[in-house]
Amino acid sequence: MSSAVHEGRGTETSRVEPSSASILHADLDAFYASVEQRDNPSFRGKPVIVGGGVVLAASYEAKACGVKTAMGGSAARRLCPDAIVVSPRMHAYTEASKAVFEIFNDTTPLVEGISVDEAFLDVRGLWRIAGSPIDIATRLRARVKADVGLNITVGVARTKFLAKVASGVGKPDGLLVVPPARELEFLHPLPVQALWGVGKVTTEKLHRVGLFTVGDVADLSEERLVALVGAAAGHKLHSLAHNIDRRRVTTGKRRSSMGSQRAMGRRPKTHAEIEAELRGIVDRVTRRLRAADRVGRTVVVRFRFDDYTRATRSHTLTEATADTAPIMKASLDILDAMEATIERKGLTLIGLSVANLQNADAVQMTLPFADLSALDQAVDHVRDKFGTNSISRAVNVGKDQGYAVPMLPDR
DNA sequence: TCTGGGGTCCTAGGACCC
DNA sequence: TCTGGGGTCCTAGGACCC
Repeated sequence: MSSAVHEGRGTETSRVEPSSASILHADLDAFYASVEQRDNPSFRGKPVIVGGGVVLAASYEAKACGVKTAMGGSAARRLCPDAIVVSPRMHAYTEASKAVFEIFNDTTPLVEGISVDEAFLDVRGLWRIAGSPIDIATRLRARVKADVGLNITVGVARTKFLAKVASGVGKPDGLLVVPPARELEFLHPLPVQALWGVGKVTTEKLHRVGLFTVGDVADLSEERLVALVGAAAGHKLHSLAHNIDRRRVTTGKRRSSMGSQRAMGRRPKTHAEIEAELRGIVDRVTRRLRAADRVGRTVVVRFRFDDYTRATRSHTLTEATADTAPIMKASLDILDAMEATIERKGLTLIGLSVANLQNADAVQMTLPFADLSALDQAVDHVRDKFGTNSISRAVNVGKDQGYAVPMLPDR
């Protein structure tokens, strides 16, 4: 158990205070690898790597040898020859994730999932029924351990950003609280990479102008920061470095794209093989769309070549769909148009993602100008499909296209 | 170190509309 | 015939996150 900046009980005040540290960031430790160690007692205490070609997750024993997530598999084996390497068992991880999220949702109604293994929980307003955020976090950790058999680290702070940083610092198997009075003391000595959105490229940019800590970034004017990394990133970095983060914990967000991809190795492939792979991917994605009751308008096909350069090509349909046929056609058209490039450079990965997702019940039809008289047909279509006549405002979608008519069933 | 699979958000240019 | 500003959408690419 790692130490906490502050781990007292109820030392703040017993009232609900807007300024109190009441956002939790809960993050499972080395998630995939921990599930493997949980399910295989012989793996416990040993270095475990999940994933072959690339490291998806490494146990803390493997991390101790220098193995990192996203590292090439051969490099990882060189660093850690004794490591147990296992193939991912996605189903097991999904199950574990569900079980943990049930505990989250049982803790507070305000849960915002970030990925399979982490979430924000807002526990403001739970003092009376559940105690202080520290009490809640302590119980949450114990429950996850007892019920699911996994270690989880929790950061507690006044803002999302600080809570997230705190859980990172508190790993593994820790609880770390940032008291409101000591936020800058905690934040400013951290390296710039601790800022959300600062990866490899931005780190280098910042280092080049002599900025190494969050405090250094805070000393820079917003104008200079914007000039350095662009408008959006500049404003964001400025805010975070000055400890301004007004984002709320929000529930009920839906994803805006859904996709699948497949790495195919360097061996030469025929056009037929590539096409078969893409057809399979289109099938998978459209199936998942339908299962989730979602439809999308933009078809994005992703390519990666032998030299590891990448390209994407997209096509936006006039109407959102989850049907296989139109998405298949758009995908295959894109593949055909890329044929020459694929011949020349060699393909190592192909993927599809459907973006601009909407809920399936928000259907939209596009009527060409010439067919506007066919509005009656559109009404029939809606009535057949949804048993409603409700058609909302028609939108002109372009000179050559006509009007998009969103038809919303009144449910 | 030669490389997975799932995502998000931002930028910038061009087309188009008013 | 020449000309402006504001806005949205589409496309391609890049950075980043887990």
